[in-house]
Amino acid sequence: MPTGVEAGYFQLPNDFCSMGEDYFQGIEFAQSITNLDYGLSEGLHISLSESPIPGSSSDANTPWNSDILAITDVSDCQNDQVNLQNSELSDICMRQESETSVEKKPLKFPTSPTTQNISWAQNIPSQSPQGISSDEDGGSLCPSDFTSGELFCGSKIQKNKEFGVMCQTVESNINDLDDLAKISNLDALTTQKRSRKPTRRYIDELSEPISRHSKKRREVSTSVPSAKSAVVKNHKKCHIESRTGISPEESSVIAIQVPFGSLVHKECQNSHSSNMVLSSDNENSVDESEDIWVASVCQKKRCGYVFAACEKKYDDSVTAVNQKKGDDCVKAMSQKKRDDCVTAVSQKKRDDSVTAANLRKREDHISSMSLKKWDDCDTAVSHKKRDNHVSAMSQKKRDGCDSAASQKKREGDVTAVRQPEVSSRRKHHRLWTISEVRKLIDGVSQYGVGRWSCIKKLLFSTSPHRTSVDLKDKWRNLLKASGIQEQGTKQGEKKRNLAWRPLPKPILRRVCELATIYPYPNGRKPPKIIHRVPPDRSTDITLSDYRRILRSINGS
DNA sequence: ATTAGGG
DNA sequence: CCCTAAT
Repeated sequence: MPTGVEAGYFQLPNDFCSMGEDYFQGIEFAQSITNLDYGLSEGLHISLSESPIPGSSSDANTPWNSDILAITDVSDCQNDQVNLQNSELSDICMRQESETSVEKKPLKFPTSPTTQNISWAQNIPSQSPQGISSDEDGGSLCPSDFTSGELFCGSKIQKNKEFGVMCQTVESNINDLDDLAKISNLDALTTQKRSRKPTRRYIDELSEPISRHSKKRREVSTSVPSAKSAVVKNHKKCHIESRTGISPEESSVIAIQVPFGSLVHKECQNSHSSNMVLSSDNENSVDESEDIWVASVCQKKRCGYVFAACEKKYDDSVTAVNQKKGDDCVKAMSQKKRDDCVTAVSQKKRDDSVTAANLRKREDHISSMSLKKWDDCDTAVSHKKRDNHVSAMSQKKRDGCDSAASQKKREGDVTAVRQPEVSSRRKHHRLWTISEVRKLIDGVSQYGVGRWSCIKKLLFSTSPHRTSVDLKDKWRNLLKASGIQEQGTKQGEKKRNLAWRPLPKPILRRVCELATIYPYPNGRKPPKIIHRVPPDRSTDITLSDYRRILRSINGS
């Protein structure tokens, strides 16, 4: 039975997460949920075949499932992970409610579905306490304990154990429908730690670090951009996104630029070895050491959190971690990491870093990786100033290492140290959003190229972080991206740009148009080339000089 | 202070 | 984005 149960149990999350985006849309989504229900139901049914309750075939599911469909508002959840999760939650809660109502009528209520629902619902980590409470049925069925469910820290072992317990409970009490609600409540207490969310990926990361490590790495770098991977993300991220008003379009662009997880890793890794030294004298540490220190801190912290969460049960610790890390760090971090890493990645070789990273401490990295993953997916919203913290080091290195987490950490842990830090020269890397690009284009079309300060004043007055130089740089990059400029080189570069810059075609087109109208000023190159004079004195020069002299002599 | 350009 | 030279 345990085996069967386990299979059934894990089947759900996996399937769910492997579903295509189309599942998140409207009826299809709902139906998919229903299908999932069936799937799980079947699995449970098999494993619980000995259950005293006769049962309940899948057709019994249909009624309340459709009710759920009607109740759950999927329309505003499309493409929104958070909402999606919320809808799931509400879905779950609704189901429980309906169950409750049904339970009142002692008729043969589908056993399997009930069991499944309970287990599933309890396995679903609460995304938002408010949502739960709102959907709660008298507070009995959707315990606020949901909130303590952790997305990523679910450990397989724990789950299995708890699941077993739950099954037992359900089985023994399944006959008493009145008690069912209570049971579910109690079960919630014992099983609340279980999270439904952990996809295979996360489970793998946590439970099978070594074997999957290398593969994982790849996955991180490649899959992050996809919406699917974001499914597991917590709602906070989404909140952030919505808060900033980033359109789907923009966010998609952002997401596309995310692939870099491995790099961060590597960076942290490199620095990891020397973190001890740094901690001792980071005060006067050089830039490099500073950076290293940051990285080490980041790594330590994150790993610590993750492991703690996993080992200690999610209850308080996890919740705390979630809120703390999630709220502050994820926001701040994700941005940082992403931004930095994107830059770094673009400049470095991902493959190398991946390999290097793989060869080193796996456990630590894996855990941090999982964190990274969500972070990566996060949108750029919170803008932490890293200026003060970063010191001069090779930019690349810094980019990779200076993750937001570390920064956060630093603030908390090393206040004293942090202060003294001097100017970091690189300001926080903020991805350009589509809207910003549009504004820039508008500005250029309006005022022409080169009047960056003007454009900045008139169109970017609300974004203090975009300087006129930034506008100029961005315009240059846009030109490159549009393929108008830099004909001189190399398709390789061009290709890379295309790969990394999925800018909407209309925008690129506009850039092209504007580029033709306002040719970007570049009149200084010739001088430079001319400037190149052969300093080398060879016989040629001597010869020419000689001839000239001869000529002059002849002429005279 | 701005701009242009190289990195 | 950073840095610097040229205006």
